[in-house]
Amino acid sequence: MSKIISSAVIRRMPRYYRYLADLMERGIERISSNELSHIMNVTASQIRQDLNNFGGFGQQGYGYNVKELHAEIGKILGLDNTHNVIIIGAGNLGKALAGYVQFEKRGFKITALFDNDPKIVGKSVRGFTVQSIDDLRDYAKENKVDIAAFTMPKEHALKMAELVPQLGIKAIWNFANTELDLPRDVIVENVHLSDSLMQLSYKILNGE
Amino acid sequence: MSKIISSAVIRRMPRYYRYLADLMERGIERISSNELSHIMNVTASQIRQDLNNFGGFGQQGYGYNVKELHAEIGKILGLDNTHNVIIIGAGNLGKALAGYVQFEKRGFKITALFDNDPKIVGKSVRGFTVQSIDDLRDYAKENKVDIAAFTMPKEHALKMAELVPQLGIKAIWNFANTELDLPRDVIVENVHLSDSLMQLSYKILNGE
DNA sequence: TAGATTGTTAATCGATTAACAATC
DNA sequence: TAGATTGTTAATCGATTAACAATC
Repeated sequence: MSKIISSAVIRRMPRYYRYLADLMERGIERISSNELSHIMNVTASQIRQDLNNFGGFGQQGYGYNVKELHAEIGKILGLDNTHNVIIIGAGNLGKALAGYVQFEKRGFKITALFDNDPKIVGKSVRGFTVQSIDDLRDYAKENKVDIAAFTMPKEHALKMAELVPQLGIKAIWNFANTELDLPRDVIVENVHLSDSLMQLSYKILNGE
Repeated sequence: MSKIISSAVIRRMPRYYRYLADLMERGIERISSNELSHIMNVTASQIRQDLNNFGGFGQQGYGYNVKELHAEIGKILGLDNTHNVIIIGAGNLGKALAGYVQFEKRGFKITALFDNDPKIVGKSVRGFTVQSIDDLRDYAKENKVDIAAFTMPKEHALKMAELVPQLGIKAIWNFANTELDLPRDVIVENVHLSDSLMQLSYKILNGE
């Protein structure tokens, strides 16, 4: 029913959310698309077009209420829902994710960490006892898991991409340096750090 | 002189690079844009257009030599240069970056870690002794630094965004959850993990 | 040579920007 | 009310896809 929103628009929404949170912190109550466009270095037209994909959040002659718009974008992004997140791979990256207080604030709740290394299993990370990957199947039966973060090496990621969907987990946040072959109803968001680094390298070579 | 390549194209280059590396590993010597398009789930036309921004790397009737094309893309991305990388913020994320062997393979050499926490300074991470942020100025005078990875919290990142350019460091790989206000000749590549997580949340809510 | 596949031009599609009537 | 600023339509710009002549 609802019209499909282009991914270009979706990619910009978290950025709006971030700037609006910043304005809130600074005690700013209202902002026009024109003012915001200067701060964010985009066109006012794009801001209005983007927002009007989801509804008319502004008011003629006034602009947008910062707090209200922030809340609306939060809703659009689904941040009013709670997401239970498990982390598969309790190395430094897994530990780093487990430690982000910010995530919890936005409804992403880390509920368990898993690893396949016997030297790591049983250790405590941020109050969590790292569980064996062999116990994942049972864990998933007894607990609601919304998102699995893949913070393990490529080879294990490929294996886990087979197992995890079978356990009813429908979303993967993938940090492994490979693309995953997944059933169509499983949602994946990739964070390819080495891609990012290569893009930086290109920019250095060619000057932005 | 050289025509400006759109960022959409640049974003795709590391992905090509990744797939070509994979094909090489599997011992595949040649590939047509059509075959590659099936593997990568893009159009053959786009592949040819993208590559021809940089030159004609293929051969009519034959396709592309995998190894050759891989090397060419590496050159385009500047991976044949060595980049000295320092990490500012030796928390879990900083440690995780310091530990990626892959980066070194592509010419990104971690050369030092810095932190402002006296409890962390002096500790050893992957063979590096974590240095005090107070020593960064001297370090930068005596050593070539191509990239500074920002793996510290937002507030420190804002402060460092002032200092780092003064030290002659021209590129920042930013993981802090904020945008940095930098001189125009300083190049920045942002990795906003929380943006990525919000996009995943949106996809979960709206089904891809 | 005949077949395959590129490099490149032309056509289409989608995203961004501009403009302005509606309205607070 | 007059001024400001949105929501939305129309115009432009750029990116993607299609088509095909060139050529290995």
